Amino acid sequence: MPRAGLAQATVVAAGAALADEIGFAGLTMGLLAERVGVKTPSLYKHVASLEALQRSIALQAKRELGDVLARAAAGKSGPTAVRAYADAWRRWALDHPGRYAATVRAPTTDADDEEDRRVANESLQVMYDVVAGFGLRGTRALDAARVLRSALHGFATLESAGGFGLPRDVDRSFSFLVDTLIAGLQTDQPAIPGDTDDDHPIAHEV
Amino acid sequence: MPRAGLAQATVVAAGAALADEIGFAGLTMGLLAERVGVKTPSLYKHVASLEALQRSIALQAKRELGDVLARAAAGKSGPTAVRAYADAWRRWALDHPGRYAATVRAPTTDADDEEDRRVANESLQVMYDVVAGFGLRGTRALDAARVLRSALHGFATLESAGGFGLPRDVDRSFSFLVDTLIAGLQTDQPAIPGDTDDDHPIAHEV
DNA sequence: AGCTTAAAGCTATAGCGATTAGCTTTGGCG
DNA sequence: CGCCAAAGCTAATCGCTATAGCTTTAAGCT
Repeated sequence: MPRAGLAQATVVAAGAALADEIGFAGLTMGLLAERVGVKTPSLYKHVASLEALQRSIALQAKRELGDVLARAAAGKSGPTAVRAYADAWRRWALDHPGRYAATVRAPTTDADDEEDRRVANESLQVMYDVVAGFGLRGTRALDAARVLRSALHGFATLESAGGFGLPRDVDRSFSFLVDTLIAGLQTDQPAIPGDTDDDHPIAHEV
Repeated sequence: MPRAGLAQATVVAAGAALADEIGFAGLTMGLLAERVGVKTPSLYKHVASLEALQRSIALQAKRELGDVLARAAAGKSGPTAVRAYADAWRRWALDHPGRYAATVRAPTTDADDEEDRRVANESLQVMYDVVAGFGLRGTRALDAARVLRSALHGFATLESAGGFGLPRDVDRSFSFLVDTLIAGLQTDQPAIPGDTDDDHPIAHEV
């Protein structure tokens, strides 16, 4: 029998593509094996387990989304940057529902934890740069990054899960969301005792 | 052998409690059976399937959360109402992670779809009332409700999944989120052609 | 060209979780 | 005090993860 010519990267990529089609939760070793033209147990020559496969897909997805977001925000600042960043986020989530779902998995305490953290940090840097356009620094920037992430993540999750009933108006609702965030971030908020103005005083993980 | 004295409601309640302890995704018929002191197949005398059990838990959870939110916002308006509503949302999600995860499941096209829709509509009404305090009506109210839901849902999901790295500051970040939303909703935004000012022109599902 | 050998596949198998079939026991009710 | 539907149970099936152990491919070396 001729070799299928698989490699770890091929399997992970196929898994990501399949997850986008049938949903991250519906991904099984059997379906993926069939997809790449091999019997189920053969997949274990390339990935350690379903769990490991899912982690690899998640890591790759985080990398891809991070790149897309960085490119979208490059060369822009303030509201323009936020809008571009937000649009790119939403589009990517809609275009890659399986991968997007994968990015939510909490980081494990495993080996590639390191790489995971690195990727997360890079994404975080981009987010910091975006909110920096509103004059936010230090812990305020952290808060703002969490605000941005929460809002975009919530919207993306609900939309891609079909949580909104009326597809027709979702575009405008998203614009409204982004405008609301921009307006809110532009409004001066009272400083809270304990706030710092240091740049990035806090490590990874928004 | 003495009867365990189960009823559909008992099983669903036990399932919800178990889901809160071990996670909605980790809920199995076997674990639930053990919990209620019965062998696995016996559960099928009370619930049609795991899928049905999950839907029942989701429905009950939506009802509970909706009640909590309605109570929290009762008698308040404007920013005060939003803060109370948001705090109640976050607290409930943190206190009932399994149930909260259950509420995300997309509504099915089944029999209790009806009941599901009714519960969703009641919750929507409360949300409309909350944003009405900002003078938003019609499609703008729909957009605002989606904004609120997305932001709160995103934050709750990330926090309860351990997505934020630094527990110490999460309280303040949440305040910042709510303040940002309030500030954003208070800022006048240009009307978009096609907006209506009718009250609730659109049915269920935010 | 032919040999060696690690990698890549495969079949067989174990084990777990959902679900169904069919038998048994319980306990409310006439 | 016996009837019978509901509630439990055991046995068995099916799909999915994972492991063990055998076979074949093909790359590299001579």
